[in-house]
Amino acid sequence: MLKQKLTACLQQAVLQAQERDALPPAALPEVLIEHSQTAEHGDFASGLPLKLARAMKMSPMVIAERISEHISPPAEIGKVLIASPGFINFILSDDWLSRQVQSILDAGESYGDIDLGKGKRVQVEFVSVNPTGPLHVGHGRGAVLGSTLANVLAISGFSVEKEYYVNDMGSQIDNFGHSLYARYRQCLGQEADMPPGGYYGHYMIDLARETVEEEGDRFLLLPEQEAASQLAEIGTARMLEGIKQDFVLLNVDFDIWFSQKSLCQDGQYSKAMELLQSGGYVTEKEGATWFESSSLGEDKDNVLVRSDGSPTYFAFDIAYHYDKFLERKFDRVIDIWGADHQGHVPRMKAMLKALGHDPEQLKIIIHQMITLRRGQEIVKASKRSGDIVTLREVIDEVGSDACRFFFLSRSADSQMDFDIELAKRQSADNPVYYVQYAHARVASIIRLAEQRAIDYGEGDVSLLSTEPELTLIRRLVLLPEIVERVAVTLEPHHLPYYAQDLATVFHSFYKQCRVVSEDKALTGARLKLVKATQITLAKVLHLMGMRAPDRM
RNA sequence: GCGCCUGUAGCUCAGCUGGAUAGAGCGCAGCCCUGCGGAGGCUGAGGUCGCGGGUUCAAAUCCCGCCAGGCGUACCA
Repeated sequence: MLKQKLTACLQQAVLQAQERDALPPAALPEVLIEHSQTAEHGDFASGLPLKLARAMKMSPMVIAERISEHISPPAEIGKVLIASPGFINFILSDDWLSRQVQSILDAGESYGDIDLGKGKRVQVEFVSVNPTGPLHVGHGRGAVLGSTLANVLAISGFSVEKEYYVNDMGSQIDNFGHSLYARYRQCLGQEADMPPGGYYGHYMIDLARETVEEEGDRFLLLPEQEAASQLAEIGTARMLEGIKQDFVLLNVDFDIWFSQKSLCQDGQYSKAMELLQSGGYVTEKEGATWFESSSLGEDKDNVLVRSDGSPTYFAFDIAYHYDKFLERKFDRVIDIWGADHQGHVPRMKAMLKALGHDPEQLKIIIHQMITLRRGQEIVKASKRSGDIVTLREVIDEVGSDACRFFFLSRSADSQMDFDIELAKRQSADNPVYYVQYAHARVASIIRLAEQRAIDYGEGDVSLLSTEPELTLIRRLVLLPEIVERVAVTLEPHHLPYYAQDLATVFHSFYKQCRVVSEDKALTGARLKLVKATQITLAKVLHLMGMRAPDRM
């Protein structure tokens, strides 16, 4: 990429200046190139002379001057300037910029694709909520993060698989089954107590009623344990169905729905446990079986098998990750969790070491919680309490695109306030419409050109030379860099910011530059620019899992 | 108590490996419709970057301490 070229170019210039005694000998610090903050500082900047000043015992401005005298910039650069107190600024050449428009058109939908992953296999596992209730907004955040990340990694040269881990067994499923059984009996007019810590959400009552409608009262004839077990199966299937519908609405899809039960049936559980055993990481104490994670740097050990003989969730998680790394052999695994699971990270890393894998291959992204509000009133979003705001409700109210854009707009690290009232009220002014509107405008210009049968295939991009045109191109050429940044940092929140910035620059261009005009040559050139804008805008929107509408 | 995350404009948030006058959206005060979509453009007001030290030519950014908020700290998942 260009930044690397400039780094090399600066290093070369310093060495050459030193050979010719224009600069004293001194070790070269890391050469950093960054985007200039304002247009007057050019496109790229380096503060290298400031870093060299001390070692060279010269003023940064003089150093900057000497370096610039010995510099031979790459073809993309039109001008090299020095600025006080000691910066070297690079300005892209107009000619190179305008030619990029043609490159974007030639690349078409593949514009922005980069070759970072070299075909490495990466798995993104996200949401993976127990199928014991509907998804709430927090889960939506994970879903949007995960699917967007997967989109970006896929165009960055990785082979990506998206997975949802279904907890279809264990104590919470039992609890769910007994809760449903109680509601089921109540629905049939019987007295029944909810189990302690049961699922009190109103949806359970609905679920019980539906079950009665579809299955009748046949579960009353079974022993409670058996009835609860069967109801759990029916109920979780139903919940999972609802979750899948939410994902359809939110434009999220998974390649694999991985069943926890299958870890027992297919042997991964026993294989993983044997592996830990043979590694000497397993001990018995207090009647339970423990994973000695403290020997791997964690501050405490963790239970694998309870004293009643049942394996913990953690034991299954080990088996699951055993499967990911040792059976399916992913090069890299990304798990996306809500902040309430953040305490599990150390033991996951410890477990990976015990399985003989580099913990670095597992990246766990923790996203902070969403505080729900209706105006001033805080709404507690807990699946086990009665009062929940479901993801479905929010999608219905503000729409999938706005929902996705909003969730993506904050870095995963920061907790966010979601005011449902505000989201509804502002929906017409939501930034998502601003970006989509830019795309619709672009589309309408192209429609007009088609109606007038204007063929701009031979448009001469070198005619693009005014400030609004070049500013727009400068934004367009940023896309690959944004993609790379998201793929490397795994922080998709840069996408909506870029999209908004691009839309702003386009709207401004649109205001200042008439595209379809009497001037045929200029019309051809500008139509190419508009088309390139459409390609870029559509690409970012699609990466975010949003629509790129031609009309609104 | 300990661990993770956060504290930047009235509100919601960006700020890339430390860099040149700290940015955006919303809100607020104005201005702009003889042409391609006004769901738009332009201008302005608004900031002790939680507080206090330190490192550096240079700190919102790195280090230490403190304050405030969220989450976690299960033989739940």
